[in-house]
Amino acid sequence: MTEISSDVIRGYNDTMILFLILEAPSYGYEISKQIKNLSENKYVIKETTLYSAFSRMEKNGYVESFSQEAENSGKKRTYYRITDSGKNYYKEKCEEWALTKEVVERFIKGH
Amino acid sequence: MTEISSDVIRGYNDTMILFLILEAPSYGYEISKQIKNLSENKYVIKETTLYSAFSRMEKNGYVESFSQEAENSGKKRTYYRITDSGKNYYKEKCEEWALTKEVVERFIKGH
DNA sequence: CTGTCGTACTATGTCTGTCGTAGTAAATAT
DNA sequence: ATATTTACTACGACAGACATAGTACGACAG
Repeated sequence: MTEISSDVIRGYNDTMILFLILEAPSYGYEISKQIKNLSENKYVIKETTLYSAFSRMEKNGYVESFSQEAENSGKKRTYYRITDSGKNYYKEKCEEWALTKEVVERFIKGH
Repeated sequence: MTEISSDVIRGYNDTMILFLILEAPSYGYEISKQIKNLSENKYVIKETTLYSAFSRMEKNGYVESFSQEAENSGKKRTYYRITDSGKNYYKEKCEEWALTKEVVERFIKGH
């Protein structure tokens, strides 16, 4: 069975993460589980990839982080909230995806 | 207008190149023009990216190179021919694309 | 009460593919 | 005669993904 290689999906890691915080802030561990679930185990993002994506996106102003204790336990988590700039970036990536799909499929057989 | 960034298409450079030599061998300059044309100027592969893809794929056994003079002029070109292993790799990439598309689109809005 | 598992990260260094820049050289167009 | 197109090669830089390792806290089983 074919698996998704990271080189293929690499351009969409940021987009996938942003999608998952569009409605409400979230944090690393949760995001990684959601990516795994939403993709039906076809794609599992590596921890280091995920956290470095967060810090890169924060540097670029696409997300903002804040610390908050978990509801049940007193454990602290770093939550990330999408900014307006991040929403804009996400939107652009969605448009780019449509274009990319169109282009790539001209080079794919059995389509 | 949105342009395709190399980070997005990066996982498909090799696949696109292989597609263009499925039927007959070709060479760098020709391939680059074909990618530009087939994508309607939406994606232009960089020379260095293209030639390093060739040498990587040759090392991996996906293509074989041979030198040949151009029909009209006496100029020499390096042609690349796809191997059976390359055809197989291409086929796998096509299957992977279907999967990737499915997964990515779950994270894309307005779809 | 001890150890393992799940949660929630951080740090560091390596690797790969892309890219910027530059240079070569022959053929063709102006 | 000169500029542009064709057809590459060499080299170094960089960014994102990854492997590996380590920290720390809570829950839960034996």
